[in-house]
Amino acid sequence: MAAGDRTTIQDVARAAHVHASTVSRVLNGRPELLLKLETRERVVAAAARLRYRPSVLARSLRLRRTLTLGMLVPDIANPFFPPIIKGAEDVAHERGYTLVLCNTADVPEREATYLRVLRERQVDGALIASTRMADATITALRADGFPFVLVNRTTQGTRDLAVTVDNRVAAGEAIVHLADLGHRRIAQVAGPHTTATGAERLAGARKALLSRGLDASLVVEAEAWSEVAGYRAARQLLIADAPTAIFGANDLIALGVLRAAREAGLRVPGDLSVVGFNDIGESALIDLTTVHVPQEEMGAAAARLLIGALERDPIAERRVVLAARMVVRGSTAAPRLAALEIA
Amino acid sequence: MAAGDRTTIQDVARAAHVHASTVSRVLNGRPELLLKLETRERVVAAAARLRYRPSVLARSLRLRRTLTLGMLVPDIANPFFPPIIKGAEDVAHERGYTLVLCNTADVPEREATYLRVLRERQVDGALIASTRMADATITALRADGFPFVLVNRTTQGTRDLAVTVDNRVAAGEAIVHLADLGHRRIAQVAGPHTTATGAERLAGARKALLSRGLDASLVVEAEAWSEVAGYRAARQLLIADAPTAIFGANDLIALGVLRAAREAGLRVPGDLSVVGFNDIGESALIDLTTVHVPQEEMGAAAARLLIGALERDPIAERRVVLAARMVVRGSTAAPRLAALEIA
DNA sequence: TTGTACGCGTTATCAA
DNA sequence: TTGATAACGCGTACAA
Repeated sequence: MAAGDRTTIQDVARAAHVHASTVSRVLNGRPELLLKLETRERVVAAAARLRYRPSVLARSLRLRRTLTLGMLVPDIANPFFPPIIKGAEDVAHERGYTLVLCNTADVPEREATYLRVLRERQVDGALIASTRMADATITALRADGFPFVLVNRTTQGTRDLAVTVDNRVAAGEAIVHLADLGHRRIAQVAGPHTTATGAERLAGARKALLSRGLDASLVVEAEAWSEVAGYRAARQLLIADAPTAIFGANDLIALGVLRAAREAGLRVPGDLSVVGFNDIGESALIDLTTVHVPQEEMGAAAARLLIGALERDPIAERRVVLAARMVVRGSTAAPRLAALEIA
Repeated sequence: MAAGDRTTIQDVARAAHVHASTVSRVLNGRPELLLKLETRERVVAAAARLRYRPSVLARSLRLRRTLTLGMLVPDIANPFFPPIIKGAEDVAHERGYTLVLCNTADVPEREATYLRVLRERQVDGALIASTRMADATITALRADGFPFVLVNRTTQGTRDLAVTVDNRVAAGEAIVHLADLGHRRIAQVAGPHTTATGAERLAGARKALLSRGLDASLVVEAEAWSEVAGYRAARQLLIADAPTAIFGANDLIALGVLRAAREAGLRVPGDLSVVGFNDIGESALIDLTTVHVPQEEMGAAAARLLIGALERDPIAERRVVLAARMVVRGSTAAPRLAALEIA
């Protein structure tokens, strides 16, 4: 059945002694489509007997829609994304859609290639979870009228569909948590400033620091949202005059911070408190305090938003902002007195 | 461009003052297809100007192949799979294929649905990483001549294409490692016996235990390949007469063992040594000794095998067995004397 | 060297 | 209530 010997609608038509169009009507038409019961039964029986499977290809060609969604992520192996994909996949499957997975590796060229592939394949729309994708690329999509939903990122001054959390508020809460513990020297390992998410978390944290009368200038920017980048950045922070607490702009970065701290002989949370962002699976394992982001829900909401836009005419909402709440674990605690005195 | 206003090959033909078939030849034909250079240029220019994107749909319908692969995994959120998917996706992308992701949630019904969907979509083949999928289902695929490659699992007595590691040997090495440390009471939390992988690891471990003259009957089977299942099983093991070492059939199970040990007040590796299998990302973080399985390579190899089978006539190899090697970390160490004495 | 004609498998529309 | 026809967009054998 994989090769040329497909059973087509013609075969069924022949077997049921009707015309192909009748078969199509029986199989897809509204139930109240005025068909003689006997004909209907004959067709259904023939289809079952021949194990007829309609060709989605031919149907899509005719219907001008593929019931297929593209899902662009920068890196499937990054633990932040699988739950998002899962949520999206669940909803898509439930609504009869299929997901084409695109791992962009955060390489602009590859993003472009994939966008082209997706459109050649005439996917009905795309879920874009690439933080890095240039606004220009997205602008082009928008201009072409290609339906898409942004996941965990936004674009400046547009009405693009998007599902996010309130990064500013959540980052602020992370800072407040540390400040409440008594920390005075709180540093940040920020995400790449080229990403909307990075900028937002930085801004939120900064605002919270200032409102507490704390120094908001202890910032090193990680060059990527990765453990390695977090590690490198943290090393710059953990030299002389080290902070007593560090807010990592995401959990991977925080993991890098923890590694740097370990290498520097610092005890967490004894000498240093660390907070992350996202609450990926690893965080619970290593007892990292972080901001919980409902990843699966995020993916599901994005898929719902996209499918809704594809199937309904009036779009219900343009932006979904999910709640993010702090999860306090062992990586944060009151700083030691000695550390405080330094400050 | 998302909606009806697609540029078709006809548009290009008109613009270049040639027939559509000529456009097709220029764009896809072998270079040595005898075409006047000037015509060729005119067509290429027109195509570029109109931003022509061939319809993969129409092409697939005509060519009877979609350059699409199905990828079935039981759970994307299980950290074992993302690297596999990534490896597969990389190779697929490189060779012009697209990956359709299917999360079966280990539900037989959903597997069946997906298999149907994949065939209606006429994917050229599938990568099957569902451990649980019944051999019967697979037999049906084989009977239909549908191309597929098994990933990290095999089927009994068939010549199905598969990429695996040698579970027996690797599980044996894990046991030997523990025995060499001096452990005498080594228990197993085995994977579900309904899975080939589970059976193989159990057999390999058992053999190694016996060859060392050790008791091979300390086995509890986890009802799934999950942390929770590992935790539940371990609780049965950690009562009276507890073992000094436990081999978990995969890392998630081992994670569950660790949690159970923590709850039981046991120190790892002081009171209990633990070994896992797979070396998922989490393992390094929590210092788990385990058997490294090259997941990304596994996915890549599977994709290569499948694409090879699809594109070449003679199949190069039917089974690829990747090397798995032990990674010794902090979760194993010589047992305390007291523990040995009990045994 | 290029054009003609046809078919891939569906479904919508019109006619009967 | 059902059949015939056309069209979705493309590739290719054959003709010119």
